[in-house]
Amino acid sequence: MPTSWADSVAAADNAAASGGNNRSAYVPPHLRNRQPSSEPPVLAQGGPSSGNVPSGGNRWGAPRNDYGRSGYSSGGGRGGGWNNRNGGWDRGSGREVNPFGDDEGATDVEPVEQENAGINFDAYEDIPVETSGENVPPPVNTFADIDLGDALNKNIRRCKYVKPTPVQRYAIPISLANRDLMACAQTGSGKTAAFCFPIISGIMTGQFPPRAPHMLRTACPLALILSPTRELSIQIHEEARKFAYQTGVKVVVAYGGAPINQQLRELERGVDILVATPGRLVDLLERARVSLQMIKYLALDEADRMLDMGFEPQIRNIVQQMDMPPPGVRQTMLFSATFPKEIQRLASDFLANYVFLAVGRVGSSTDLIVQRVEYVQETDKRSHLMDLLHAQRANGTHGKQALTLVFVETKKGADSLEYWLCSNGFPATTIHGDRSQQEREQALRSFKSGHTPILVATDVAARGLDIPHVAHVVNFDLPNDIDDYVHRIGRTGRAGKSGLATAFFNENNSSMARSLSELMQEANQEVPAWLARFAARASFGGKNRRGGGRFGGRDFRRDNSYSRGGSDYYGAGNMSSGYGAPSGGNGAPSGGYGAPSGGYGGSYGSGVTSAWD
DNA sequence: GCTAAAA
Repeated sequence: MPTSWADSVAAADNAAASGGNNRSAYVPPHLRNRQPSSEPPVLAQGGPSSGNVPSGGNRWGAPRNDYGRSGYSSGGGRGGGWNNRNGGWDRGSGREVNPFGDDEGATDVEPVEQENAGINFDAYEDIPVETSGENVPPPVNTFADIDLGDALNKNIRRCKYVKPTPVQRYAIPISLANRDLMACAQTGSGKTAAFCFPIISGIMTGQFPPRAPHMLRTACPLALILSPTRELSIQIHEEARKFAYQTGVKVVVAYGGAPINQQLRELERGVDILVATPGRLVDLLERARVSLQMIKYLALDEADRMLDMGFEPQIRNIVQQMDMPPPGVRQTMLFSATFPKEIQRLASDFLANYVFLAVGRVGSSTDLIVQRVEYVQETDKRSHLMDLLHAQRANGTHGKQALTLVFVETKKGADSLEYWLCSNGFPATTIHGDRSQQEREQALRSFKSGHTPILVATDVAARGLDIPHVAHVVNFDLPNDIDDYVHRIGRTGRAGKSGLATAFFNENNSSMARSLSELMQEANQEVPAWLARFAARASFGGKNRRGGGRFGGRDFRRDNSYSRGGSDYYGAGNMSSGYGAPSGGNGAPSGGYGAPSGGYGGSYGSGVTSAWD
């Protein structure tokens, strides 16, 4: 049984080797030759957790192995003797709309997009993976290696998922072991399923009190999934409904800009998993129509966005000021393609003894996306865009219309570009925060269907949205943050398919030159000579490319232990508190990142980011 | 300063 990080990697190696994919347990150079031998086995806290990923055989409804749970035994909320929450799980399933729209008495026969399911797994070979934390559960190679239960497995087959994507191979066992998780995985790699499967499975097999009677107007979900935009919440809800079909697990979505009454009615009918945007959730909490006291699972999608300046106070309010159980009692999972260190530091407030997971291609932005940068003066952008669109039209593809997503900086700019495109004969629509929710959803539908194959968008569409057939992402205005660039171009090249991203660059973007050219280099993209000159000239623009550069992110806890006595980037006092110190204080990487609760006292703060900027 | 998120 693995007792350290290094052992877990070894276990992963074996598992991978036996599965025929001997590159997936790639150990990056900076992690090789770490000797775990000086580490005492760290079993006191974690308990005999990681080795016991169930090997199938458990029937649905049979109690799952108690792997990894002992570490949380103090938590309560796990009281035995409750009725199974889903005791009457076939109640109402006759009325449940078939989200697949296929067989089995579907009342909703709208054909479903199957292209998503055709995941190109060849694109996922040879992917570097980094994990850290105590007793990291080993990855699995197939869905059959995990005991998710018959109902969930059936839905996985309905989704045409043949085998788990890399992030799913690693994240699902970690999550099934009831461990907190900070996961970094490239755009379009299947993160939603990675947190939904364990949540649904956990709710099905867990011993939870029955859903409150309909009379009670306060809904008490067991799981909360937060996301930064309404459309992303809608999308997560749609996916989660497929995964939860006929499992008895009820998924409800709540977001702003739409009438609240229908959402209230849905909540009254019972909810196990609530998918929400922060503003509407706060509203529901204030009205006492939702209580978080039963929350067992908390997932933040696009977690770095959720914890940046604009969102952080609201999230802190929801997670820390309401009635949600604390870290260690609930299970918390944070997912994103990007995870800046300063955000990791904030995020660790919400986590207990968590596993850090980074899964991604070298360079973190997938090299399935061909990235181009063109020097275009502000005044020439429109005609240049028109040239691109003309060329694309000339190359006309058969079958599905190729879609082009154009990102701009401002809402007004989006409107005016849309108007200009339309008046020049290009069928375009736009999505941004000044449009009504109806208009936003209509625009997205029209774009997805190919009816309006050009979508002009602000950053509202930058993250998470899974839009099949986006062939081209144009950064008409570059963002001011390289991470936003990564998310934007990630709207193409999804599910292992290729895509093209073109950026318009001029003097106004000089602060991005360095990070952009570094990112492109890491993704094996051709960097134009003029951009390299810009990058060399740029003084301190942009943000430092993350840590080792090989991953979309690195566990900031590692940096703490390795940063030359800990005084170069952070205050020395900060280093040894909370997460910083490995158990021996000798910089050994394995184990010992433990016991986060307390110990922080807000000791990080002002001075921390300055080293980067 | 921009974007997002409750009316």
